Amino acid sequence: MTQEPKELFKAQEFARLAGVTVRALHHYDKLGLLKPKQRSRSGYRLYSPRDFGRLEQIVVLKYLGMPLKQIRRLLEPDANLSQALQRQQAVLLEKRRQLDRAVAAIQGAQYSFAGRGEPDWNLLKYIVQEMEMQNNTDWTKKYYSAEAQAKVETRKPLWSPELQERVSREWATLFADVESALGEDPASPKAQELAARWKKLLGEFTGGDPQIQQGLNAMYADQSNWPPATQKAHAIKPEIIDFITKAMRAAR
Amino acid sequence: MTQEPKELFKAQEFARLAGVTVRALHHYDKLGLLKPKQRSRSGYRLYSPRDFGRLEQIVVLKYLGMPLKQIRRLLEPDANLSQALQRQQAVLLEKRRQLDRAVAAIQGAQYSFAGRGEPDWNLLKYIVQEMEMQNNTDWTKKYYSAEAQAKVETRKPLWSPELQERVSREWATLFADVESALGEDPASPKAQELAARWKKLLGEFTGGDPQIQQGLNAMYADQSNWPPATQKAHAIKPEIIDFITKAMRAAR
DNA sequence: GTCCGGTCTGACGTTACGTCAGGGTCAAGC
DNA sequence: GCTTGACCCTGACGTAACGTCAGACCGGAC
Repeated sequence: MTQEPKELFKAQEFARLAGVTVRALHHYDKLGLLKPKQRSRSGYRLYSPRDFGRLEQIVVLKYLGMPLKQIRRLLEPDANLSQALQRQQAVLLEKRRQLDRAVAAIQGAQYSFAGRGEPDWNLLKYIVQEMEMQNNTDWTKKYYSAEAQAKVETRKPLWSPELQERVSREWATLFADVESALGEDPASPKAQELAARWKKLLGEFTGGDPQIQQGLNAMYADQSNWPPATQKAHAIKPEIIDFITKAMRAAR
Repeated sequence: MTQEPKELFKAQEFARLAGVTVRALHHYDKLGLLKPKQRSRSGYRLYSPRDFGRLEQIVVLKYLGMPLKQIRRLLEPDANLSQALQRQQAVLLEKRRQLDRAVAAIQGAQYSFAGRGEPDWNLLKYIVQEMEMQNNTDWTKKYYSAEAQAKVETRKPLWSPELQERVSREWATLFADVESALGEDPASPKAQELAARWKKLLGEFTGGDPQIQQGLNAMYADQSNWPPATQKAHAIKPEIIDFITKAMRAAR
């Protein structure tokens, strides 16, 4: 008899030890990611402590959000873990940026009003479009130097609760101010000042200076195209966004 | 003739207008999420401006990370948008917390050494396990008051580049210090001080005070169970973690 | 012998489409 | 009238990481 390892575990026990499910073990087995050391005569999976070490690695890498395919490659003897971790981190950071944008959009729409009543569909749509544009305008990142990139990364403020409340209040007052200035000339200094405040505030949660999409005001102005659910959730008048858009265009 | 809307769009044009793919339109159609106003005799989908409004909503809600099923419910006339947004935000924030933990784990393992050489598997595993435990120990959140929760939320520091560098340096010196103290009694004041530093540093990126898992040192100590890939990526000696674990246990 | 808990192997369900495959449609040019 | 190229249609399979049955076998206890 060759010297057998001290212990072998059946599926359930083994799974509990590592904090995964039996089904996951089946899955990893089928993928060739983790095959049990042996099978019993009746076909039961029997895992060794060495298998446990491998499973632990899988669990850790999975925690870092890596896909199983990549994990399999990383568990090969000649894999470059350091590089993989670095890349994975970049992936995670990008995902987080996207999450931040979504969170900020909701924040903006939800708490922009002092009353904290209904979120505003128009504003939500507007913010999301701004962010998508900013996203697409990220050729800056691709074409500018690494240093510029680093600066961009650093500048990101990441909504603190304090910032959030402050911005929330500022939105509320800004809306009120714009509403009372609706009759003004969009090119007037007063309108320009409002537009500047708007732009600045938008920058607070888009994380960069926003580019204003030109053709949207028509969409916002014509409510007839809105499906019913949208029409209910309206606290901000389209005129407000319309006015601001015009004012910004006037500033060229 | 009844008054027809001014325009009808075929799939591609319509898709381009809204920034989605034709295939997505097919998908939404099949799901009943967005059915074109009409079909041509030959079966072509013909979308109206009103459909465009609906599609815009879909795109916005999708940007916020909502699943299509929920979006469909939200587009019904009696939906509660505000509530849905609030819930969605909670979902996003939770996801972001998870991302943060993963990022921090990589940071910790990757940059813990001054040399920035290889990441350390042991430390990585350790950190991840800490975080999982902290995750499971989140009954605090469930059972404590909302105010306590808010404080927890607020406290989160969110790795700034500066913090990251500082922590990175502190890890490096801490490892060196522990290594030179390996012969000491884990209960000695010196060891205790090291353990305290360790605990504090761990807290920096786990975002809370860590709970030390008792049964791990055996695992860390016995390298024979580690699969080959792991053994390469080792800069930190298991003795270091072993020592710290003992010191912390000695502190009871 | 039987019962209960554990294990096995398929196989379908999930999410939001991407990607063919096979086959009509439409307007333009010859 | 015919071809051509751009577009449209409807399946149907693939993706990631398992969850969730379903049907059948195994192993120890009573």
